[in-house]
Amino acid sequence: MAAERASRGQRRPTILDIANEAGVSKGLVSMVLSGASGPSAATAERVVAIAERLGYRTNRTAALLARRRTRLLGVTIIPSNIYHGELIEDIQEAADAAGYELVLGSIAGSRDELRTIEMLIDFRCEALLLVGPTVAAHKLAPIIADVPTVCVGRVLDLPDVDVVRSDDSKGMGAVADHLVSLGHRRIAHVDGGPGVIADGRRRAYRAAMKRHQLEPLVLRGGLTERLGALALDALGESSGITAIMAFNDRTAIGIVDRLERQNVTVPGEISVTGFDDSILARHSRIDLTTVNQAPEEQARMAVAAAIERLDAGRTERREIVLPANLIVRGSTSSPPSQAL
Amino acid sequence: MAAERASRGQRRPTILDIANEAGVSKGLVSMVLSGASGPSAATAERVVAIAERLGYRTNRTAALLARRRTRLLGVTIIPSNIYHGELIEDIQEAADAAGYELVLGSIAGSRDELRTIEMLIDFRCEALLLVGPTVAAHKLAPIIADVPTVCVGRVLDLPDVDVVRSDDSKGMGAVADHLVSLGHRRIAHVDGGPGVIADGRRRAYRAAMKRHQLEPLVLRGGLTERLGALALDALGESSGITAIMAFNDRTAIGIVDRLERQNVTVPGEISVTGFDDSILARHSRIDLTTVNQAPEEQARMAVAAAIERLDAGRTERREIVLPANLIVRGSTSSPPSQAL
DNA sequence: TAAATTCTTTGAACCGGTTTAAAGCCGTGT
DNA sequence: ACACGGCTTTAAACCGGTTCAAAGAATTTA
Repeated sequence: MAAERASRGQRRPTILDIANEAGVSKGLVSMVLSGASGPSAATAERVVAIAERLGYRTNRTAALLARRRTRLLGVTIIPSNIYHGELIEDIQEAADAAGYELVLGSIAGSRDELRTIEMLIDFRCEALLLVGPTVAAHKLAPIIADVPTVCVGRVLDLPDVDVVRSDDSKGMGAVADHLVSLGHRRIAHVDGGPGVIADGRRRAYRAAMKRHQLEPLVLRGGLTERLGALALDALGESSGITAIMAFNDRTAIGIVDRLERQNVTVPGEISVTGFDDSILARHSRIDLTTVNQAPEEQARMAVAAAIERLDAGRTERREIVLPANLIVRGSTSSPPSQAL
Repeated sequence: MAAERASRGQRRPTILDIANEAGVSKGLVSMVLSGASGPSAATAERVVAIAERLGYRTNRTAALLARRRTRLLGVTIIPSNIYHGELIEDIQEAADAAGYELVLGSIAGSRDELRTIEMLIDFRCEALLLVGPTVAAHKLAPIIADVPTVCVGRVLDLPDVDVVRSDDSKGMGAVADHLVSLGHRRIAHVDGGPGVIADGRRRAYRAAMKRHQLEPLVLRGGLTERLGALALDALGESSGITAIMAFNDRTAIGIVDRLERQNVTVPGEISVTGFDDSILARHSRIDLTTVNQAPEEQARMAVAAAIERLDAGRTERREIVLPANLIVRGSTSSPPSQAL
C-alpha cells in the first residue's frame, strides 16, 4: 500500500529499478510480474516484494507497444444517450469476464463518428464495437478494413462486419398483436424519420397490419419527443384512431404529452406504445407499453462475436438477431367502447 | 483515402516504411509528420505524399511511450448515469479545444472507482477528472499522489485536489426563497441519505428555514425515486406541510409519484422541488421546479483547472464554486388558501 | 576562394516494457 | 571424471515512434 516513492513529481519506478534492487535482469522481472512459468519461486517472491515496496505499476503504454496483442476493445458511445450508457455497462461486464479492456470513444464535441473510430484504431484496439452507428456503410468500410468490427443494434451490410441486433420486426409484430387483442382496429404508426432502423420498423408495422387485415396509417415522426408530438398535427380530429405505435420511447413520450395537453386521455381514449424499454419507459409517471431489446444479451453477444474473431480466428460474417420482448404497461388498454 | 495496403491482416505501415520509400531517415519523417520546423518544404511534401499513399497512421502507443507528455486527461464516469453523460460531452468539448484527448474510465462491471482510477493512471493520463466521486478521501489520496486531480460536483478535502462544484447552499436557499415568496410556511426537506452532498444540502435547508424563521422538518430519503417515496410514510396525514424540497430530481420524482397515487395533487395541494435540472426534470410530463448546476460551466472549469496545473504549473489548491440557478417549472405554486 | 553562417538531415539514444535464443548451473547416470 | 538433460537466468533484439547533438550541404560573408 504505502509506497516508498512518496512525494509528487517523483519518477515512477520502472521494471529496471526493480531489477537493480533485486540484482537480476529486467527480463526476469518482466516474467515474474506477468506470471510466466520459468522464474523460481524464491526469485519470484523476492521480486514481487520489491515491486510492492516500490509501488510499481506496469507502464501500460510500454507493455502495449511491446506485446503483440493489446487485449483492447474499442467501443463508440454517445455519452448523453442513456441507452448507450446502459449498454456500455453490460459490455464492460462481458469484456471484463473475457479478460479484455474497454476503450470508450465518445462521439461528442468536435469529434464525429468516423474520427472517433479512427481514434480507437489509433489506440490499437483489436476489435471495435459500434453502438447504433449512424455513419454510411461505404464511408465506414475503408476505415475498418483492418479491424474486426461488430455493429450493435442496427442492420449494417458490410461483408466483414458482424451484426448483433434485436428482432425489430417481431417486436413490432408483438405490439400490433397486443393492440389487436385488446380490440383495437384503427392503429397508426408514428415513424422514426429517415434511417435504417426506422425503415425496418415501418416495414414491420405495415406487415403486421396486413396480417391482421387492417388499414395501415404511417405518420412522419422522428427521434425526439418533439418530432413525435408534431406528427400528431397531421392527424385529423376524427380519424377514428384508437392506438398509436411509436417508433421508440422518446417518440411515444412526445405523443403522450401532446395528447394529454389536448385533453385526450392515454390509454382511456388512445393507447400509445414505444420501443426500447428505456429507463424513461419504466418510470412510473410515464409507464409505457414498449419493447425490450435485451441490452445485456446484445452486449454479451457483441463481445462474444468480437472475441471469436480475435481468439478463435473466425472469419465468416455473423448476424445475430435476438428476440424483442413486448413489455405491457399502463399506456395501453381496450379502446373506448363507442369506438366500435 | 484509398490506401495502398488493401487487404486485411496486412501489417500497418510504420514510419520506417515511409522513410525507406522516401530515402530519408525515420527521424526526419517523424519531424515532418509532427509538423516540426526544420525539414525543408520539398522533403516535407514528398514525405506527406508517401504517408498518405501508404495510408499511414501514427501508432499512438509508440508515440505516447516516446513523448514526455501524453496530453491525455482521464475521466471517471458511470455510464448509466445520464447526468455524467451530459457532463462528459461538455468535458470532451473543452478538452478538444485545449488539445487534450479524453480517456474515459467507466465505473461498471467488476471495476469499482479505485480500480478505474488506477486504470486511468496506468494509461498515463496526465491529469484526472473525477465526476462525483464516492470514494473516501483517505483511500483516494495515496493513489492520486502523483497525478493532478480535479473533483467535479462535490466537496473533497484533500490538500492537492482541486474542486469544481456548484453552490448547493445558495441553490437550496433560492428554492426556499421561491417557496416562501409563493406563500408557503410549512416546508419539509426529504434528504439524500448519508453522504457528503446530502449533508451539505440538509445544512443549507436548515439555514434557509432559520433565515425565514420557519420550523425545519427533515425526512430521511435517499438517492432514488423509491427512497423518496418511502420518506413520505414518515409524514403524518395532517402535518400541514404544503411544500417539499427534495434532495435531487430523482428523489422529487418519487415523491410526486407517491403523492399523486394518494390523490394529493402537485402542485395544487403540495408543491415539490428537485435539484440537478436533469433531463427528467425538464421533461414535460414531469416538469419539475429544480436547481440547475450549470454542467457546461463545471466541465469547462474542471478542464481549465487540470490544464492550469499541467501547462501553467499551478500548484496551490483551488476550489471553484459556481452559482446554482433556480429553475421554476410546474411543480410549484401557491399553497391552497385554506392552509393558512 | 576560404571562412562563417544557416539550413537540412542523420544517427543513435531513449521511452519501458516483452520475448526468446543461448548460456549457466545443478544433479544424475555411467 | 564426463556427458546429458532439466531448471534458471541473462543478454540482446524488438515494438514504433521522439528527440537532439552532431555531421553535412548550401548559402552568405569576408
